[in-house]
Amino acid sequence: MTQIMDTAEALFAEEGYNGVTFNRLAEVAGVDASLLRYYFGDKEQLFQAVFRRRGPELNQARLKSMAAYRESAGKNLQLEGVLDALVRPGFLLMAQDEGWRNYMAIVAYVNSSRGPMHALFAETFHYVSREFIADLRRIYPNVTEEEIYWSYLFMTGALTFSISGTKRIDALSNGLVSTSDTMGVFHRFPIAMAGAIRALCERPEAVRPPRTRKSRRANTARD
Amino acid sequence: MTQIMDTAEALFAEEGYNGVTFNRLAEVAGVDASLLRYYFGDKEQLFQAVFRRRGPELNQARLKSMAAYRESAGKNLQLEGVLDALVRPGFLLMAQDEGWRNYMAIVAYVNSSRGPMHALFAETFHYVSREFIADLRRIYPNVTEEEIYWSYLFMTGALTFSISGTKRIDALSNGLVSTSDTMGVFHRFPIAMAGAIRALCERPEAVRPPRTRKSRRANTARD
DNA sequence: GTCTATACGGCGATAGAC
DNA sequence: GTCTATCGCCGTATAGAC
Repeated sequence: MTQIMDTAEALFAEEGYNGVTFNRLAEVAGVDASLLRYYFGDKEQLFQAVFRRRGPELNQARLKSMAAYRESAGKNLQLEGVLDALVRPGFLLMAQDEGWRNYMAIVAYVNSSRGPMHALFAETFHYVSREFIADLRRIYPNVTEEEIYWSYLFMTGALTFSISGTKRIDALSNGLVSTSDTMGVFHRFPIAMAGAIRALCERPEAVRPPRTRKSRRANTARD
Repeated sequence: MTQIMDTAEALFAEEGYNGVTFNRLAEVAGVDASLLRYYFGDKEQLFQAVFRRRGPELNQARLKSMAAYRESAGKNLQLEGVLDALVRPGFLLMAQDEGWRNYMAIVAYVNSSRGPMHALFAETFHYVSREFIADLRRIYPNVTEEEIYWSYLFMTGALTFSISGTKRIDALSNGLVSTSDTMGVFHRFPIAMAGAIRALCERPEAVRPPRTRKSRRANTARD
């Protein structure tokens, strides 16, 4: 059962949802296709089962990690800290377990797809995204909502690509740098993305007009 | 002919390579499947034709834009400038043309995929990537190769996700921010990614030991 | 629970009429 | 160049024997 899902996970990670057939899935897993059906239903249900299997564990770890950082930082939240807290659990799991690497590739696949898989992704990940966005707001209470979401866009794009398991950078750099160097990615990700978010949110244009009554926010470029 | 490729482009952008069948492609394009074969060969050849159609135009525009920026900046290259020069042509094309938006989604799809499509992507885009990386080296001559490639990884990830045409941010932000606001993405992308690259490359650990013959390499991280 | 047999449709691909 | 006819295969899915 676990073995079947591991196999499905690996295949979906490698070839995407449409790249694998139900029968081949059964064949590679070494079970009869009918048996696979008996357990999981049709192909879509199997995919959903794979997608959902590790989601709660990852989310709980992330929420716990983020809460712990908030606790330790008190009023003094740092970008690097909230970013590290967000991605640490995932990268640590990826670093030690191939199943997790495959799972992350599937998450990246779904996140990069259009269409009906949106719902599946949202169901699992939107809550954590909102928690992270709430942290950004705490760090930048005077920055517009828009700029917070733009920041999130670039952050999540870089993250998605980093966990997708493509070997693009390996090829470009002739193996000097590889996304399979999970800890190398993990170490740099919060640094880079903190820089990106800072650059976006600390522009004068990113600041919203104060909602307080006595508007002292004069001379900014755009109010 | 052009019309056929536009249709194929739109379908591949929406559903990915494996999400579309050759017959449906013909049906939606309003031509007989045999005719489609007569023109393009099999499905893979059609996909390649679509992928290659706009590549040279985009690349030439990028190389020109990058050369123009180098020219204007002289010895004083800025991160924002090289980033802007790199992505400007693509975003401008996307902003005015749906075909280009579809094409970019396909590029993002291929870039996010594992497997044999690597070659197709590399053939078209590696050259420009190397040009961009060369610019990064000019800006940071003392930064390690590794750090340059890590910078490129996060940059290209954010870019890939930004052009992929998913509506994830639209959903998260309840429509406040949308990746279909091409100019909004374009405007912020160089700012954000310059911040990211700066954060990575201006750490002391990112600096490499000097390569001069009188190697004083000793104990300093910074030279 | 597990495997066999089988239905049916759609897929990619070819031959050939016009 | 364009369309019809048709092939064999593989896809998902079901019924039912053991």
